[in-house]
Amino acid sequence: MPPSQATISSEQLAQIVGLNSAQVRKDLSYLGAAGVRGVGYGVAELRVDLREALGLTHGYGVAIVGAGNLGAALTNYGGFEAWGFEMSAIFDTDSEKIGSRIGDLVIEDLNDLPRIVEQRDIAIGIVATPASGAQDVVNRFVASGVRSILNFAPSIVQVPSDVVVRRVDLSTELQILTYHLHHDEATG
Amino acid sequence: MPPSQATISSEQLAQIVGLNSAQVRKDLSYLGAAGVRGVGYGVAELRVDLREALGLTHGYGVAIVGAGNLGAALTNYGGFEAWGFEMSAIFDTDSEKIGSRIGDLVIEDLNDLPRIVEQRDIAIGIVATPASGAQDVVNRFVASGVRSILNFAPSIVQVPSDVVVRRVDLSTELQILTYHLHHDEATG
DNA sequence: TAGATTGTTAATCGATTAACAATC
DNA sequence: TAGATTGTTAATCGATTAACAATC
Repeated sequence: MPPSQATISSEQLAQIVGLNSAQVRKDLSYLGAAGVRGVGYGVAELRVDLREALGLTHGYGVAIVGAGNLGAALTNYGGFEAWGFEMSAIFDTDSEKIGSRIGDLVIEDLNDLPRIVEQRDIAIGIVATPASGAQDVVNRFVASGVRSILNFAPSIVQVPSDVVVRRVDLSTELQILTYHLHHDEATG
Repeated sequence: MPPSQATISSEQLAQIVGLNSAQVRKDLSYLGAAGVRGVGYGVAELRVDLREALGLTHGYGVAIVGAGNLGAALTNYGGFEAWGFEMSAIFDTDSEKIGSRIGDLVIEDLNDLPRIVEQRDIAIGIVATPASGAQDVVNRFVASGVRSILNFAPSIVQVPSDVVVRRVDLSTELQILTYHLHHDEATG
């Protein structure tokens, strides 16, 4: 007896992700995933539809500026490829570093950013410099045509309205944790 | 003429943070900040009240496990002190690393975690190891009494219900950026 | 056909905003 | 006192959930 196609219901999905089943159906419906009434969602199709919706099939090129500890950590992080990203370049301004390797990448001169962004079709820029250099790096990314930027530097940067910047703020993450410390102290 | 005490209105605050003035007043009222009708909020008081509410006066001790690039980046990050945190220890299991320095800290043996957590009153643990080691590190933190954990490893960890874990997921950050890439492509 | 589960509409809930009496 | 702005209530808005006809 051949295995029947594996399916999963909105109720089961809701259990797994901790949501209401109506919410699951609404969201899946919104992104065009096709369920079957009385049966559920085909796991294989769902997987394809979700990967498509999340853009995991795209293979966006990513460039990092700043070849310090953080830049090295991001380059060696691995795991990005599974989500459809390709670490394509890392830049620095320090002539001592330029030319040496981090993982598979050779550290390149920040002045070569525009050319390399174009040649390697880089869509996402990561700022891994100290705060003092962040705005300059962002300006260079923007001038090179990069419109999606992830900023690890602890500073707010200005960009045109068609450019998206996300900031990973480590101090904020710690502060959110301390909310719970407060709260637990008060009640415990 | 002595300067009058500096004040700021909820409308001005709303402009700065990009919210509605009613929202600002409600939030400030909730956390007990005292405004003056017809005048506004005293800047000095507000600063004190906010620092208090955010717990910036606490000086929580922070320990990092994992003395790789990421651990080093976090240790050297600076900036944490301004928000009331103190980087108190960094641990690793690699005997080659133990005893050497990163910034002001000496890398210590992970086996000494329980003693050092107690002695230095560490409230927050940071996991900066590969995914494979994350659960073990979290278990050690929990066993040592740490109840607030920030996890940089790309893995989900299990903890008792009285322990709070926040995960900084770099792949997710990149994926959120790609949403805009999709969207812009579709409309532009 | 009977049972199950989707897709979607209507009802509910909560969060944001407008409005205004209190009052400096 | 007149003008300004808070603190809070009521109105609005949007998001979540319940309910159910459609249908496999």
